[in-house]
Amino acid sequence: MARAALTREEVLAAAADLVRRDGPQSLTMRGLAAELGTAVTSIYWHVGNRESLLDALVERTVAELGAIRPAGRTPAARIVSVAVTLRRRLLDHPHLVAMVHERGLTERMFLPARRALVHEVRAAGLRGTRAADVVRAVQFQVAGHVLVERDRERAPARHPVEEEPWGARTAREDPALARALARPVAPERLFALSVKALVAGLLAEPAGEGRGRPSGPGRESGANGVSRAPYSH
Amino acid sequence: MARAALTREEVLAAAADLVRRDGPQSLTMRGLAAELGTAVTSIYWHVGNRESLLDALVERTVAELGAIRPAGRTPAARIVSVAVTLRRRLLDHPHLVAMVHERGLTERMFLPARRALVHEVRAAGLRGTRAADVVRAVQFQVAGHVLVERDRERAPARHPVEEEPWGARTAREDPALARALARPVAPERLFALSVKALVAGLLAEPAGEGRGRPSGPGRESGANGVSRAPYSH
DNA sequence: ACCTGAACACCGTTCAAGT
DNA sequence: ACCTGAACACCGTTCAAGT
Repeated sequence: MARAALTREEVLAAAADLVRRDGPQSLTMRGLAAELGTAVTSIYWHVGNRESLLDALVERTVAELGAIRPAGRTPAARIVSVAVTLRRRLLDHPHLVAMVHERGLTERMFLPARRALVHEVRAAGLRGTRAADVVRAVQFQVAGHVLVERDRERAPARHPVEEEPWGARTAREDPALARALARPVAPERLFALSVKALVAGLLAEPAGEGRGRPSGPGRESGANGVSRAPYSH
Repeated sequence: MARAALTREEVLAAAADLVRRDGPQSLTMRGLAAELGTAVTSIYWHVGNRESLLDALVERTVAELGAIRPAGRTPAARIVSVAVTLRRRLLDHPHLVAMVHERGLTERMFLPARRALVHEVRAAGLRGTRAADVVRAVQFQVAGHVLVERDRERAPARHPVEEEPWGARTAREDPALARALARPVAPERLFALSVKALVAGLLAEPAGEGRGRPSGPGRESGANGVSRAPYSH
């Protein structure tokens, strides 16, 4: 009673289905075999092992994400839009984020946005190392935010951060601040706000950081490079 | 040949040792029992199950981290210093980061820095919602960066991001940029640069984002709020 | 070339039984 | 109150054997 010939594609598709439904941690070789109606060992012949099966899944899902097109008038706005869109796309595939993280493949998350970022950063007038820094800073920002968000929704209010020790004093001095910190985070708003600030800061600063000379206007004022004037105006 | 009475403390200490040595994923109940010279089932009596054992370990490790003291002259510099120090502390306990993430306890990572951040953000002149936004943006930035870094070092150059498709054109137009992107990331430098830019951007912008009026000087210039003048000078 | 069942070496957890 | 061994229901992977 042998079933129709099992293919690698079939295995990957079934695995993707299972992951989409219940997440990667629930994908077992035995369960997958049951789903496919084959012996567990057949799967090994087609995909090697669980590790490389998940690798293949990551690759396939990233490819499906597609490239990201910037929107907006200024380069800064367009960079922000790429970040916002990439975040949305990644959160639409929460299991991809988990898989990518568990398997040390964060780079893969960056892929859909990289080309657009490189283009926009150059459009903003940045070159060389400085341009690369901005590309990477934005990539890390998006990936980091998505990881933290994923992680938080995994544990919906486990410990409601009970009885903050600093709460009493802050509540007295700035009740609005205390109340705001007690409220749950609104991730979308926090991300938009953060990425705008980051991009504004990145485009404003020479970002020299010791090595090489700043490629910007080259002013030396400011305590330690933290508060400088915006770039190009 | 019963050993001396087993205590919960003893179990936690041995578990912490194992985690410190080989990471949380290598902590098995059976292995822990072997280390302690007891039956597996004894451990269950003291800590319930693996889940709550790891919970307790997280709590204990976070407590050991201790509070973070800001350094620097300006509020911005002090906020940056808190971020830099928290990152260092967390990276010194890589397994804590992994555990916290796997178990949806990211909030816990923020704890050592929260008090200092609240204080410094207020010293920078921010109040209410705006102050809370900055505190959280910095926390997310640190946690996100640490998660991404951890993830990357887990897979040391797995796929060297082979043959970037955008590579050819970028290499022609801006070889220095292409070279910079081909180089491995220097995480410490990237983090310092990012957090400085983020803080500069956050302190510069009213960060209104639709709800309520901006509490800053309230200028309305700039394309979409991305490039505004720095705060307070 | 592709599929199979049996077996190995693990897991976390429960439970009835001991003292 | 604390500890125990046996057992249950899982894992991923290997291997010799089939066609």
